[in-house]
Amino acid sequence: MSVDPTAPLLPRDAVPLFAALGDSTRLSLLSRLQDGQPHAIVELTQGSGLTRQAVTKHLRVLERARLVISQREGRETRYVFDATGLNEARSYLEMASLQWDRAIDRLRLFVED
Amino acid sequence: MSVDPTAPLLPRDAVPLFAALGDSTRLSLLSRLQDGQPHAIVELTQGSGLTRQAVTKHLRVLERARLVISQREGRETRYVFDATGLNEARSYLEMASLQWDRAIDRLRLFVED
DNA sequence: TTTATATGCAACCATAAGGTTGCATATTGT
DNA sequence: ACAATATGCAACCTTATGGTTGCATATAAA
Repeated sequence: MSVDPTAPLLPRDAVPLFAALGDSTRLSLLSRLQDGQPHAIVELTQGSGLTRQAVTKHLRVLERARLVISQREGRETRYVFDATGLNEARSYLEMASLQWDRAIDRLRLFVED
Repeated sequence: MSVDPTAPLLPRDAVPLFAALGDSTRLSLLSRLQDGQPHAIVELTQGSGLTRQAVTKHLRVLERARLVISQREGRETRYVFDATGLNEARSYLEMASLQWDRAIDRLRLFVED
């Protein structure tokens, strides 16, 4: 009953992933987490122009999309970048791109008759 | 005043792109357009379980994200897949992935002292 | 043991998003 | 000319979504 890590991402799972990426606040949170270091919520709130609770909500959206991981450390919750979601999104788009290339090839063959 | 086609996608432009991909209806519309053929709105409405107007709105979102192109042909509007948006999204994620790899390398070096 | 920090939870708000219905209009088919 | 198609536009509805404030609670610092 485990999940095949090499299985292609279903459109159904891609939706929340792309939706998570489709927000400027979350995109900038992700870029701040790209250093690979754990960041506490208060820290991520700094300079965001938002309240801590708003940032918390965004981080949870990112976590459900497997773009970040949260870990409680004492009184603070640290968030770390997680490449899982990023790789899933990448492979989904690569698949789409391949399909597109094949479609183009078929069209070309069809025209060349 | 023209746009450099090789310029990296700004996060600002990536947001509407990912947001466009973050909806199941639009994702399935895109897959139907992957055959490279122009499809009229009525046709795309078939089997969507939605009204023509709803589908029209989705198609316009996709068009603003440069994922499809519309062309009026007589009394019907045909939509065709456009790889521009797809490639922009791909390159954005590839960039992010590269940055992540570099961050990991730095962390590894730091740890190995 | 106070006091200050860092969060979680819940209620609430305004606006954006996804959908629908109704009506007008330009093309195509009879 | 007349009927049938394929759309566009606009108004309206409902529900997410992005944000906020207020309050309770656990942990760290004085």
